Amino acid sequence: MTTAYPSAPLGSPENPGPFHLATDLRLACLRIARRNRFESVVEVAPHQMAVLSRVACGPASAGDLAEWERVSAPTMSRTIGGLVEAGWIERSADPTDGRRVIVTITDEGRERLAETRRARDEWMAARLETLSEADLEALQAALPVLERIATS
Amino acid sequence: MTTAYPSAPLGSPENPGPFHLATDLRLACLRIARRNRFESVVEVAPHQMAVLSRVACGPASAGDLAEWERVSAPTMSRTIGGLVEAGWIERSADPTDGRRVIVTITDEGRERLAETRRARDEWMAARLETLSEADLEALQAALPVLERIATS
DNA sequence: ATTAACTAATTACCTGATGCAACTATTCCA
DNA sequence: TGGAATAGTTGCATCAGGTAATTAGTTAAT
Repeated sequence: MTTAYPSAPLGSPENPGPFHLATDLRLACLRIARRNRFESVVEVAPHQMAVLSRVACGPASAGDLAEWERVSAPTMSRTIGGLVEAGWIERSADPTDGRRVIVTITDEGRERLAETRRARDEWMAARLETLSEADLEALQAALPVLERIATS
Repeated sequence: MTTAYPSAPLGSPENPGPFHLATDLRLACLRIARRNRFESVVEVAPHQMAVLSRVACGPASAGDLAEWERVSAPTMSRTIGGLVEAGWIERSADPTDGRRVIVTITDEGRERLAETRRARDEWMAARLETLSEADLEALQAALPVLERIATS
């Protein structure tokens, strides 16, 4: 490792136009998400984590999960298979529709999910600890806006 | 699609303890990054995009890129191969060390990168357009803090 | 009531990204 | 100068992803 990287171009001179805030915010979120994923030690694969999170909100059918996660039905079927094999979720038949498969989280799955979230929260909490009170207030104020962007 | 999902648990009752802000901020960034990736139409694969972005900051060796992207040397070698084949980067020998390969972005690569960034910026800009002046100011104020978290 | 059309999930098969191990070429150092 | 270390590539296996085909169950039309 000898070559030094300049940091990627954020806003200002290299990126004029109406996109300053959009670009910078997008990149900041991307990098935070990326580092959080890379730097928290986690044994659950991202696609498994996504499904586990959804199922933790309540039982769901395989098709619903596929739609939410934007993957094909076969892919979701296999992801579910892996999570079942790990003991983190359970398959059961839908009593009102024999074609459908209802997926439910297990206690073990809940535990693993909590562990994983804790690891990732700890990464973020460690970052927050280095910030001033004013910085934290700025984040706190922006948070509802970020959540609206995330879910709009 | 029949089963309705409750939104995933953010902060408050279900997640007590010292992690409120860390959890919520982490999830918001994760979801924004995720939606941005899914919902902007882009022909460049994520791992290619990452490398292209780095190389746009200046020439780099394969090993440097592997380290930055946290990927093995063979994987980076193949990613570089794909980008070279697409005409977006070029390989050249390091004049000071015959073992090393220096990767440089091409004009075509720069163009493709700009297009991709534009698509993603547009997604974010569309979100920002729905916000109030006060919301935008809150984001603007939080941005430097987010960038510090992203790069700390 | 029976059959045709549709839907949900899975299986089969292929592609592509990844890592480890092995290999080649080059450089460094003793 | 020759052995150790380093940079990159190739071989092989693994795993997530997609499309096509299959199976099982539901709905609708006659």
